[in-house]
Amino acid sequence: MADALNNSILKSIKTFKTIQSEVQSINRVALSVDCVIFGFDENKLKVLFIRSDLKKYQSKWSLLGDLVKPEECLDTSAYRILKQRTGLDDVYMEQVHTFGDVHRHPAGRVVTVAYCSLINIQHHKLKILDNELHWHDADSVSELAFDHKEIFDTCFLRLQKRVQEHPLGFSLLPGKFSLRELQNLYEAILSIKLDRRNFRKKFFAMDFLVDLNEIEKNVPHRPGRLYKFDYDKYEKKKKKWSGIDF
Amino acid sequence: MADALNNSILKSIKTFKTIQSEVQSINRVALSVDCVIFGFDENKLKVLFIRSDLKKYQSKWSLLGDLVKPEECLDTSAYRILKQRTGLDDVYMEQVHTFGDVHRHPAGRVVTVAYCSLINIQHHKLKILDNELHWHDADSVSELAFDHKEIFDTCFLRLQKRVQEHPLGFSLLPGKFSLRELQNLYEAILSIKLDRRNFRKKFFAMDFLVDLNEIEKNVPHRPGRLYKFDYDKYEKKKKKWSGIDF
DNA sequence: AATTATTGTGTAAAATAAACACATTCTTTC
DNA sequence: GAAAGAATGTGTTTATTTTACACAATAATT
Repeated sequence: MADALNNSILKSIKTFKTIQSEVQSINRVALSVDCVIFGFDENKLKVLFIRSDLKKYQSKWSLLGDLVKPEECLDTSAYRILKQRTGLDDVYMEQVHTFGDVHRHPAGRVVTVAYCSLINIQHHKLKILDNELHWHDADSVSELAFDHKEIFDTCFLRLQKRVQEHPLGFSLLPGKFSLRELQNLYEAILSIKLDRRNFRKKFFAMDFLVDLNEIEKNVPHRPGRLYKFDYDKYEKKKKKWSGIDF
Repeated sequence: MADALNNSILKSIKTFKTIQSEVQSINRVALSVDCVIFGFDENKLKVLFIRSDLKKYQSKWSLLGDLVKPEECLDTSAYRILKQRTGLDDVYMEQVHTFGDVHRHPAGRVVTVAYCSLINIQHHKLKILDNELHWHDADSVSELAFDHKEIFDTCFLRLQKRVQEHPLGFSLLPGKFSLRELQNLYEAILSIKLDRRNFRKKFFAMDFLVDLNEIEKNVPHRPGRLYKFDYDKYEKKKKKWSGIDF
């Protein structure tokens, strides 16, 4: 037993030559990136899917993804996909998890790195030109192609956790927003009701909202004040908090 | 501008044939798994490295890793590496992050999936037979081969965060442990001093420690009581907490 | 001018976390 | 075997954070 173990250890120690030949010839896999792109519209959390381009899965929606190019970093690849599909680039994006089950994809062994990104649906640069693309309600995503439902679930959970630790939510809102909109956003992401007064208190205490001295327009009731998120202030504060950032 | 964008979108929609040929021929990369294996010994957090097998990096230590085999899932691959190197399998293991910078590895394009695992250094099955392997102090890791320092840092930060949210620490301890040992562990991982009374209170309140009605042996002072971690109780509790689990 | 809907604000209670001291028990030393 | 040393084991008080909760002010609509 100990010998067998010892043996396998010795076997697993490889020379540079062995490694190089393995890297160059065998043991290669296709690598892709899949993006779970969230948006927020009409007080609902939305997620962008595309009609699957594989016949067998044609009735199903799938995530936006592509194979990673030989001279492309993972993050670069994710930004490329986002840019191609939405026209946006300066957005929040985070690598979430890598999925590599042997038979997860019908076209062969494809390992995929999942990214979560948050975009502002009202952004003037946003262009969803492809009519195969569609915004779905994030709280009622049913079956997706391949293992994309699992990937989506993982990213959604990650978003729910992240948003409680860091002020990411602003990425989903326009530059100017009311506190009601901000609260609606959090309620939508977390599927909970929040106390309005405590919510306001909390965000004011964090002290990275800037009062724009403007008020909402075209609302059928008393308009609220508009704020913007102060990234600089937040960055400064972040340093003071725990160095542990994820 | 809009046309160019539109164009790139159209170009990026691929047929099944295109995808299949890409998956099968071009656009492939070598994929590896690297394990950051933590242990706890003499009140210090330890991490297991191996002397790099690449000449250029021979003076440096590196993580334990290997290429993912064609018929192997990522988790499977990580467990295989751990088993080969340590003889252990039933351990805590978590995928942390995937590193895919184009030039991160000298042997070519190698994308690596980093795993963090926690083992009990005193485990009777543990066998570090390879004298190229060495336990290093986790708080003083200097230069490593390739981008392994970055990978280690990422995993270490993840561990520090996780250990504050979930009772992982027990994986690093023997089955029976005293509260002092448990506290030493947390202090080592987080590099902080904790109040002994509040620490005890907290863990007792969580209510998944089982008093074994035994006491420490061979300690040069009054021996403490021994406890074990009750996994079943923890699993039950976990469900009651937020469904958001990472 | 009255009604309606939502904004904006403060305080009290409850829960959680932090600070803190002394008696007890076993080991070692004299 | 008596005294000294060193760490265990325990409760209370204070500070901080979170939760619960009500009413006046403002703009839009009728």
